[in-house]
Amino acid sequence: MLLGTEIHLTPGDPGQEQFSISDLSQEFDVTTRAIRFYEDEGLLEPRRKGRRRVYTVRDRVRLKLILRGKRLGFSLSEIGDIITMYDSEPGEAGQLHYFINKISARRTVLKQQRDDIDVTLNELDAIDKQCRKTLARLP
Amino acid sequence: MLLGTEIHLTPGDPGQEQFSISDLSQEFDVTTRAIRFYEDEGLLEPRRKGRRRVYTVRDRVRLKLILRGKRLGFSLSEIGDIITMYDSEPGEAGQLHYFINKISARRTVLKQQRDDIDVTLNELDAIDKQCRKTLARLP
DNA sequence: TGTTAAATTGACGTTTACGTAAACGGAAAT
DNA sequence: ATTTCCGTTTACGTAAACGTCAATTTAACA
Repeated sequence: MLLGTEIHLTPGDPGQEQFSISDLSQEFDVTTRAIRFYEDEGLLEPRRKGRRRVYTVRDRVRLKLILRGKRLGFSLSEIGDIITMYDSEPGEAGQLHYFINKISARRTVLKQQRDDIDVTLNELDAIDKQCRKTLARLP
Repeated sequence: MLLGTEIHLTPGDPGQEQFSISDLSQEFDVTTRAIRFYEDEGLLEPRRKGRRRVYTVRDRVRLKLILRGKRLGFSLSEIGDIITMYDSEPGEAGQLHYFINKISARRTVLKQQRDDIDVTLNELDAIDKQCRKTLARLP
C-alpha cells in the first residue's frame, strides 16, 4: 500500500486530517522553504512517513499561529514563546507563575500595539478626508 | 559665540525646539547609530550646524512616527511610505488618488493587525485564567 | 589652554528570516 | 518501465536593520 494515498485521500477536503507540506504552502501562501525553516527553529515538528513530512491538524493550527505572529511583527523566537503558552500543560506552581508573567508581558505589548494602531488609523482617516476634500475642489 | 550653547539652552526643557542626537537617543531609548541609520534611509533629514546634526521638533515627531511603525512591525521602507502620507502637500488629482489608495491599503493592514491582536488577547486571557485556576487548586 | 566628553564618518561584522540552486530519493502518471 | 513530479537535504546567498569598532573632529569644562 502506498503512503501517499493515505495522505491525499481527499485533497481539499474540509475535514482533512493530514497535510503535505505543499498543501499548507498553498493554503496559507507561504513557501515550503519557510515552513521547513520554522521547523528548524523548533516551531513545528511534523511526523514523518519515511522522509516525507506529514502535518496534522494541530501542526496546521501552529502554522496559523506562526503566521499571525508574523503579521504582528513578532520574531520567530517571540512566536515560539507564545506557542509555548498555548501548549502549556498544567504543571507546577513555579511554571504557572512563570507563564502568567509571560502572558502579562505579552499582553502589555499587544495593548501598546493596539493603541498605536488606533492612533494611526485615526490619523490616516484625517489625512484621507483631507485628500478627498482637496480633490473635491479640483476641476 | 559657541554653537553648542544654542542647542542646549535648557536641556530637558519641555518647550525645547532643538535637539542633539543624544537628546533624542536618550528620550526615546534608541541608539544614535539607529537614528543615523534612519537618516541614511531617508526617513530623517536634520539640519546641520557645521558637521553636527540639529533636530527640530518636526524631526522629533518623525522619529516618533518611525518608532511607532517599528512597534507595529513595519519595515523602514513601509514607514517611509507612511511618513510620506503625513507629509503630503495638497497636490494634483493623480497624486491625491495615489495617496488615497495607499492610505486605504495601509488601513486594511492595520485593521487585520487589530483583529489579530484582539483574537490573541482573548486567547491569552483564556490561558491566563486557566493557569490561575490550576494554581488555585495547588497546595 | 589643555583635557575630557560628545559627535562624525567610514568600514566591517552580525542576526534574522528566509531565497535559491544543486543533487538525490521516492511516488505518480502514462 | 520510465519519465515526471514532489519532496528532502545541504549549502551558499541575501536583504534588512542595525552593532561595533577605529580614527577624527569638535565642543565643553576645569
